[in-house]
Amino acid sequence: MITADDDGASGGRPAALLVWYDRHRRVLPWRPPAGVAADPYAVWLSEIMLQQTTVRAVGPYFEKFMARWPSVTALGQASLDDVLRMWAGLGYYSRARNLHACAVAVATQHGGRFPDTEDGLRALPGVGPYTAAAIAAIAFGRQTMPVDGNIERVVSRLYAVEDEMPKAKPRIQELARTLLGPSRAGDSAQALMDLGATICTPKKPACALCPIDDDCAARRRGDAETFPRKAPKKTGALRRGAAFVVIRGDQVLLRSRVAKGLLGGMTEVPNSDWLSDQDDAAARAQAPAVTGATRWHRKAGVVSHVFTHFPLELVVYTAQAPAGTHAPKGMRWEKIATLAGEALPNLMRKVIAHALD
DNA sequence: AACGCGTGGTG
DNA sequence: TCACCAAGCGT
Repeated sequence: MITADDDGASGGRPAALLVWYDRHRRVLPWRPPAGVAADPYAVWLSEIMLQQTTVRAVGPYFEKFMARWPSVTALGQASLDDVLRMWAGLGYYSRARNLHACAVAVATQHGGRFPDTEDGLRALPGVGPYTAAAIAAIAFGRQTMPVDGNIERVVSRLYAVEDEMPKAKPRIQELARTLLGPSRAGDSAQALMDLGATICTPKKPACALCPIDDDCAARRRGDAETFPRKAPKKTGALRRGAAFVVIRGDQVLLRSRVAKGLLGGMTEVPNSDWLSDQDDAAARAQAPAVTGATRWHRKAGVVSHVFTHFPLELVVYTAQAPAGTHAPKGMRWEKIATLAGEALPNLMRKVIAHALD
């Protein structure tokens, strides 16, 4: 058996990273104790959830999913709606749709076992170059180095890569691979990720605590924080719209969004288009026709929300509908008391909370 | 090859 | 405050 100490005796940055990792590795819900084999299902589930999402946000979702669906086969037997309900609030909902599709594929086409090669994993829905390499290395010990945002940052600093992202990606991938030791590929990758998350942070990196600071070109230059080089990104224009909350006794009127695109497949209250140049009258004119509902009342204030590519402000209207009022075509009544379990994105939770306030 | 795609934390 | 960003992927 090769241990970190053995690697350390041979010297080099890969070994130094593993020595550091064995002492400082984070304890995470999806990470087994040191030396214990990882469960491919747990690795895959966590990697999908962690895409562009913080460890803190993922924690409770990972625990919920593992408790309800302990295996990929169990998850593959769940309905997409149930998966979306459990995913609600975590964002990037195409991940949930692909997660379900992937579980079905693994259960039905691979006998409930994940492919153990990078290429095999890469073919699964929602599994791209990073995730395929991460699962291959962490769950199956394959000699490959996944490159995520953390590792991009660590490597771009270590070598002071001047090229701007994403042009620098191939070079960084190449350099990252040199940090793989002769064994423990998964730990090598996780060491770099932990280093990026705790020491080599985007702002104010703690270089004094870094196990490889002597090797770091950016550290020597004193401008580690300026890596990786990136072009400034443009912020989207504010969009405006209206949301309509119809109350019938202890229920509220809901509908489902189309399966693809923004908040695809998720549940919402009826609402208008969201346009950058739309006045209140135009938005209000898109209220649903609910037979028997009394007049709309505009709630004071607005609900503000920020998506990746644009900020949004919604005006909220409420109306009361008499008992027995029929839901318009494609809509349904749901009890307010059980909304917590619905596939409502946080934007819609804000809207409903504002309406009931 | 850019762009669309959520949400919450941070300096 | 607000721009940035977090274990990216699909198109």
